[in-house]
Amino acid sequence: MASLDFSGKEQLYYQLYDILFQDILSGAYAVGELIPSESELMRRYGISRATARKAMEMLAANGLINKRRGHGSEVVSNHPSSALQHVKSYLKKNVVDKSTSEKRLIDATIMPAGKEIAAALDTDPGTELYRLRRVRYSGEQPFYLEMNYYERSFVPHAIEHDFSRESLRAYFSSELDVHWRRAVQQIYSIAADRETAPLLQLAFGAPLLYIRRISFDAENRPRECVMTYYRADLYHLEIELDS
Amino acid sequence: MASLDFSGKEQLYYQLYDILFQDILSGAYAVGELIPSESELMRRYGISRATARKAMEMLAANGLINKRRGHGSEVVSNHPSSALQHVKSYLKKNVVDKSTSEKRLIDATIMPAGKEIAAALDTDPGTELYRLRRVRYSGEQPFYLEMNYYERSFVPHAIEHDFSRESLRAYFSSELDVHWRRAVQQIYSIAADRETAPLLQLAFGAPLLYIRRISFDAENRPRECVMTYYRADLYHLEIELDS
DNA sequence: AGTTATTTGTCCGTATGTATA
DNA sequence: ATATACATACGGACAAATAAC
Repeated sequence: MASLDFSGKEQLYYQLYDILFQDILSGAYAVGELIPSESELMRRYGISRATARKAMEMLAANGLINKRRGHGSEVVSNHPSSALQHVKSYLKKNVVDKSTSEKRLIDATIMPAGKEIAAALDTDPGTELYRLRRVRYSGEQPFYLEMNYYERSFVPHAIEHDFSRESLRAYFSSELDVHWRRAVQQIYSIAADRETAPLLQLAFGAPLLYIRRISFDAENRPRECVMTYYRADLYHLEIELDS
Repeated sequence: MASLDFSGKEQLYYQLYDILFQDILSGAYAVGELIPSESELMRRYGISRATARKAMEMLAANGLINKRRGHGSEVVSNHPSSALQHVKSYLKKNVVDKSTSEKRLIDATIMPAGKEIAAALDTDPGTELYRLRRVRYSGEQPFYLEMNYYERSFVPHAIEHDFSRESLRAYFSSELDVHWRRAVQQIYSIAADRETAPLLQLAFGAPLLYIRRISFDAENRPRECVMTYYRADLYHLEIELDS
């Protein structure tokens, strides 16, 4: 078995990454199998945990393995992805703003699904939903209103979290291990209604950029519906298209 | 200044990542500036170096900062691209419409470039432009207003064509041999102004979906600027994001 | 040109928590 | 319950690149 060169010419984690990389491409570790654990690699190559981890994190970042806590690291691909993605879509502020911003919780409730959300989440009207309403502020200036909808059964312990302080992203990736596969966004221009206008400190009828996003998990099931109302004087959407 | 929650509910590195992420998006750290060093973050938040590093590595992985040994970590972007990269975008009608539609020419003029269009087409204010204004109708019902701008020198014989009947696309590909390489679209929600509203048979202040598209030719020079004002009650934009 | 302080890069050891089998 | 495996977080040490003096 190959051993590492400790002379310092090449980083240890990179040497190990390269060994594992080649072993996966050559089929020494087949797709579906587990590669050696971190502690096994420590013993085998005489390195520290951090070094073994870094090599494995690089493999995961390149999409070759899937790390699972308590289980191991499974080979999921034997051809590294090299595709360059040029197409981007992002929200842009119309004005520069130097102050820091924060999300404030309006409410977090359990409620029955209406017709629209039921259709979006591919469930039945009346199904219990978890709804989060938050407003992003910069100081006392409201920026946008965001409403997140999930099936209650999908986010069992969500009600116990304080998502005004905690990140939803972290909750999904760490606690629920959800990975989004695709999403559909619908972008509308609307006028602020009597309920939304005061929340954003706008006059009734002021223009809003309304974006509805439905996100699908790895099994292609709709899991999240987010409706965001952006103050049109502060935000626009930008899309870059490459041919 | 915000401090971290050490209760263990949310990972420290993620809390720090989120703080820095928001500070970059809000412009508290502007593009070109350096974010605080690892040791500064350790002091400021009372965390270890590994934790500060992990947060910064996430920012770098998302393309927001550029780390340079011996120098610091420079903000290079304030608009993170969505984790989902492949984008397909469609303009969709909100209502089904069975009747036939047609584009009617409002006017075709030569005019000097204003500041905005000059910047979009990377030319100087006052440059002679060819402007086409058309409205798509279905019967007597107007759907959207479209304004096309080109440098006059780029479309020498355009003024002799009747683009209410002839296709612009055909003119560019057959007569001018232009091939579009990429385009940037900006999507805004606006209220109809006093000039646009009557053209679309709307009340002043009615919401419009305003899309500005700048198209670049094979040499990556901006050649076309199209501004389209869609009646918000009739159109929305749909975007699919794939991983 | 050389020294020094700063900043990030690499690597080690250790401890504890959490998910899985 | 127990053992295994990965996740998070702490501490320390030295190296290499950069910039300022």
